[in-house]
Amino acid sequence: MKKAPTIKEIARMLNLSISTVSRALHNSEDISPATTKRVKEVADELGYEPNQTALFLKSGKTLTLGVILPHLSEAFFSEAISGIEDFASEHNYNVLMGQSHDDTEREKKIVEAMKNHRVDGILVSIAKNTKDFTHFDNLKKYDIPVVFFDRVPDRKEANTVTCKMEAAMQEAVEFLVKNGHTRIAFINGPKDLLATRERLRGYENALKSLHVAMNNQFVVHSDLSPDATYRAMQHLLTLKPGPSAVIAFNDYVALDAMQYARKMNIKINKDISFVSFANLPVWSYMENPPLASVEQFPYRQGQRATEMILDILNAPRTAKQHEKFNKIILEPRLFIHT
Amino acid sequence: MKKAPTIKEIARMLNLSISTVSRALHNSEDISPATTKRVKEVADELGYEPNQTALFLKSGKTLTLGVILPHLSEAFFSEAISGIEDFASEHNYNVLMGQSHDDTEREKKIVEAMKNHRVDGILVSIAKNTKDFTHFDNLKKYDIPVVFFDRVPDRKEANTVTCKMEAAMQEAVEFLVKNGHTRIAFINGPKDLLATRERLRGYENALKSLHVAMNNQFVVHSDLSPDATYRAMQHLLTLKPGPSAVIAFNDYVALDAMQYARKMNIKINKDISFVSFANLPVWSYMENPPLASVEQFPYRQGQRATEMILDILNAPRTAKQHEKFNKIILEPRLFIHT
DNA sequence: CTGTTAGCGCCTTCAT
DNA sequence: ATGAAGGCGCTAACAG
Repeated sequence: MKKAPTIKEIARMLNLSISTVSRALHNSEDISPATTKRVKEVADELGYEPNQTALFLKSGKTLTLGVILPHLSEAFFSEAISGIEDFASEHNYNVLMGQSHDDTEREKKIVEAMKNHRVDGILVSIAKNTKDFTHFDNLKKYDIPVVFFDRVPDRKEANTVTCKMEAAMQEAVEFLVKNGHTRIAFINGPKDLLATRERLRGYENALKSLHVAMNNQFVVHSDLSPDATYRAMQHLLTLKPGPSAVIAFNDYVALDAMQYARKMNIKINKDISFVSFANLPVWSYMENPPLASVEQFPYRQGQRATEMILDILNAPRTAKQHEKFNKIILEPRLFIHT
Repeated sequence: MKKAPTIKEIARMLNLSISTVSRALHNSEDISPATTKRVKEVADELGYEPNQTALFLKSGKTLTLGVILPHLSEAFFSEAISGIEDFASEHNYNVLMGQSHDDTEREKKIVEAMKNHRVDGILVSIAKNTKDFTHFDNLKKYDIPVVFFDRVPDRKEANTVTCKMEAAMQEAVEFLVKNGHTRIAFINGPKDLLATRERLRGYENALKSLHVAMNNQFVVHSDLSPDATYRAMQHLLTLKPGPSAVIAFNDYVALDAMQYARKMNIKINKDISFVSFANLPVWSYMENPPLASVEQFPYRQGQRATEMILDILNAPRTAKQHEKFNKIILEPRLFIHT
């Protein structure tokens, strides 16, 4: 009762050889229907299931994907996981989870653990301070492909799934300008992130193309912590004239910024309008959500990233050796909250 | 380059036997420091890492826990995962994720997949319609323990981690009564869930002990979908006199109920006060959160459940055979939003 | 100190 | 139509 049944036991019980049992279970042509039937009956009775770990060892494949994210409990990422898990399980892959807590050292440890576990591939959104990618590069030795999504390294040698953030930022700025805003502040994210640079570029380009003067004072940074966002907001509020609109790096920054503004008795979307990135599902429940959010489709990003890595895994070896890097760039969408 | 290095290669390169290499890597006493050093150097050079799948096969343990949840993207569950992952990784366990989408059939498939994967143990919050537990009971044959948390089966033969919901409900009702409410409605959850029955019992007991008359019309149900919650709320609003307070089964039900109320021009916490269960992190950002929420500490529940399963795994076999069932009941806390 | 061997569960030639 | 044997990577007796 206490030990999982094996083909060996089945073989012994029926006085057959292990290989006969194995073949019978695989419906091999050259086993008599009679024995096949007997074998299957006993297998059912014992509740036999093949031991994957044995198959893993033999095949060198684990049918498992590793997923490394900064925080599993953040809505954006948990949506992404959901997409990953759905797509993976449809294709009979399992999903191993790890959270880096935005700490590069933990990220390295997780990569190590997943390497030892011999996952077939790894999906990752990098920690916000990760600048060195050797822990990912080392996976090549183990023939474990990596696909980055959302938070991706800023370099060509990487498989990535991202949203076209520059364009989205342009849309966001245009939206605000069309609504009469010219003093548009921007609380950007940690300077290391590619996403931060992209958004800034989009912000600058949009203002330029719309002939709106850019004020460097209006661009501030947050490391995404509430405190940093409060400080950023505080700074913006000292300016005169202050901004009439604020674009936030993401929804959490927007939440913190709006909260701070409320404390300062500023009327959300009256005194200062807000636009954010990511589009949390809770916005629909809030009385005063941002005017608009750039929807980044985390579920789809997760799906596409999974699709990409399965493609890589199923591609013929030659393709892998060529080290071509795949890039998928999704079109985000400005979602106007009504 | 394309294949992970093995001790075999290292052995060949140094003209040593496989076992010598193995022992050297494990700092065995009886290997000369010299050889140990040589072996480790080569291992480092090759970037050798032991193949866990081989160890799994040998030891029969995978150092992997399976986690099955209704929805990975729901805040409550993603918090729980976070707690699980943190605790598990501290103890060198990996976490395999699966989401049932609240569908018993998918739940069964995931159990099957995890069984084949030979996870060492499984943590589950069951799908809302799951009434039959044979797919979990079958795991006994494979000696895979199961710990249920939050959404647990209503029977003695199960390891569970839960919150003492009856008591929490009493606190919630008392809170409302102290604030002058006597017409307290309750939007309860799906009737199959143990949590639903527990909350109802707490509700009834509280009213009784506080000598507040109970009105059966005030108790309605939602299957947790927005539509069902709207209908429940709609029904409550037809009553005269209507409720002055509403207790919602969980935060999502509260969100939907409050949204519906707002649409009907009801002032939240003025015309009707709300109290909910779970305490989503977003409440702190909302202008009109419920007056209070019963905090269920999902992160801690996840942690405790993980702790419990690791205890079971590390317990001597005899203890397992006795089939004692562990129960942890956490004390929830009524969190008053200020 | 180091090598040889068997075996974890399964699949897969190669024999019979 | 079935059996025997080898091997996936590693550990752990058992020999020297």
